[in-house]
Amino acid sequence: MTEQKTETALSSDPTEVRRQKLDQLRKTIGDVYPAHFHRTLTNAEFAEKYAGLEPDQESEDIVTVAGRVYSSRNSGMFMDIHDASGKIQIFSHKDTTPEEARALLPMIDLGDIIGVKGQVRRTKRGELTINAHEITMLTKTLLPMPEKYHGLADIELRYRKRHLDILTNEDSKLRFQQRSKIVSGIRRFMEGEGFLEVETPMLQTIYGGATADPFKTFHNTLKMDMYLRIAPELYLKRTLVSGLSDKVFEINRNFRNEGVSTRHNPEFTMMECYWAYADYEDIMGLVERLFEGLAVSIHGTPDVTFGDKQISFKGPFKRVPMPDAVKDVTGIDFLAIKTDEEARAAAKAAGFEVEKDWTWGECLAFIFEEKVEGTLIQPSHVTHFPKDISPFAKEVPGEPRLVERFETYCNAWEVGNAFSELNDPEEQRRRMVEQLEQAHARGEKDKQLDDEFLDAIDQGMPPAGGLGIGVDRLIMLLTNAPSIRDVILFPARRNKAD
RNA sequence: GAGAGCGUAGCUCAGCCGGUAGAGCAACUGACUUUUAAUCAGUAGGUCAUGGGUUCGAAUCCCAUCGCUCUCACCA
Repeated sequence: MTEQKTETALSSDPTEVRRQKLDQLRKTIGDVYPAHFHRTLTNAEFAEKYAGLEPDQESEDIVTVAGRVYSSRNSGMFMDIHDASGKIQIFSHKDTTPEEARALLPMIDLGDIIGVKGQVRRTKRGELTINAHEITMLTKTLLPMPEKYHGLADIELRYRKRHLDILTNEDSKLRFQQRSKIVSGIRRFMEGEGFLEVETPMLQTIYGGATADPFKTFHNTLKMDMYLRIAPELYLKRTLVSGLSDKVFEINRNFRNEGVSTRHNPEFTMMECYWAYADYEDIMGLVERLFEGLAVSIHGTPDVTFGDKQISFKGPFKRVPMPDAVKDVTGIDFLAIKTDEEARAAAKAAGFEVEKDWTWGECLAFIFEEKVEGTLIQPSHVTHFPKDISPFAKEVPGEPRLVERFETYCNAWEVGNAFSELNDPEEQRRRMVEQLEQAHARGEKDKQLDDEFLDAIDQGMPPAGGLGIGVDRLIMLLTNAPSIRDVILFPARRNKAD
């Protein structure tokens, strides 16, 4: 005997057998990917509409639904089909389903997308079900579904083949639905506060507004280097100068050519806003209203579980000046230290390794990051940052080494950064030139002074509070996601040939 | 960039003090037919990430490469 297959025998290779079934279907029913099919309700609408149907009861109603086949029992007599909203059980029995429809059953594989028209009932066991009268093949699949019980567990495949992850992992699906809800919630909140959404360049000729390595590209027709933005800050401030609105915001991607980690993706979503005639304390209130409102909208309460921690987004958040926080933890009173040299000596005496050229402010910020940041689990505003590391913030009156800046920390992560925005044109120019010199000293030779921005500030920017929110991290906190890759649909990966 | 760990069937995982590859799900053939991770019997499916090395013999030990994960560094 040869190993040749007979006419009817199908291959046991899962993808090959699907191709064979597809060929057979093309011969018997024609169009396997029909363009027109309309359901009368979604699976969730179906479940809601017939929630009152008692077990072992039938409805007179005939409905049309559609979905992907997730489960098949008793040789296809029972099938579960899922659409994005939920699942429905389909029943095909010789007493209720015409021969023509049942003939399709052997051709249906797990993962195929079908449409079903039939009568509504609830089974004796309480499962809402449709007695199929017509079954329509809407999409024949060529690849098998991942294992039905465990779903797709391989972390690499979950990121590379996100469609399979969401198709089989309910928690992943929910998380991305929540992401969408959070982003639109931010937008609604900001609009409700009177902010106008604007869009500023992501492709920039001069990058600025933050300290980070950019992605560099080239515009062929203009014949010039361009950069993907590391921050929208300078353009949003130019918008504020314009008087288009006293309150502007933008939700969009920033790109930073730096390390990748569970909290860093090279492209990430930032919400940045500027509020004229407000200051950084007004912004603190804005952050608190935003965070608390989002937590409540997702969880129904400001109290959120993250891993083994309980986090309360109930405002107002704890507020602590950075020098006080450092003093509390290490005993070092930076406000009493006068010079950079003394600051380095004090840090060294406390066991910190400091660089020779560090300033007072750099020492303070370093010790804060080493000793305090990790303790900030509950949402907290850390205020009074050193001026040397804050080129866009106004001085604290009477304390020229500190600025009106705060960062909001939660679960030891920076999730927000805000200032009373510097609008003194001469001071702004001085600080940006200083930053530029430092950048060049570090070998960052692409960094340029943004004269168009400075020119706009010369025109007069109203006093304003500004804020940046790391949207992905906020979503992680609100959806209990341990990695930023769990909240970004298609996180950055190395290329890999399949 | 550094360190640690992982990579076995389409999917979820065993096997790893060296002796030539296993289960469940999915698939196929059939049985059964009001099931709920349906059940029962049978069949097929693997260059054990890739390339070298040690050995009579390597999924297993060693080296390199690729990919991933975690930690650290970088990231105001």
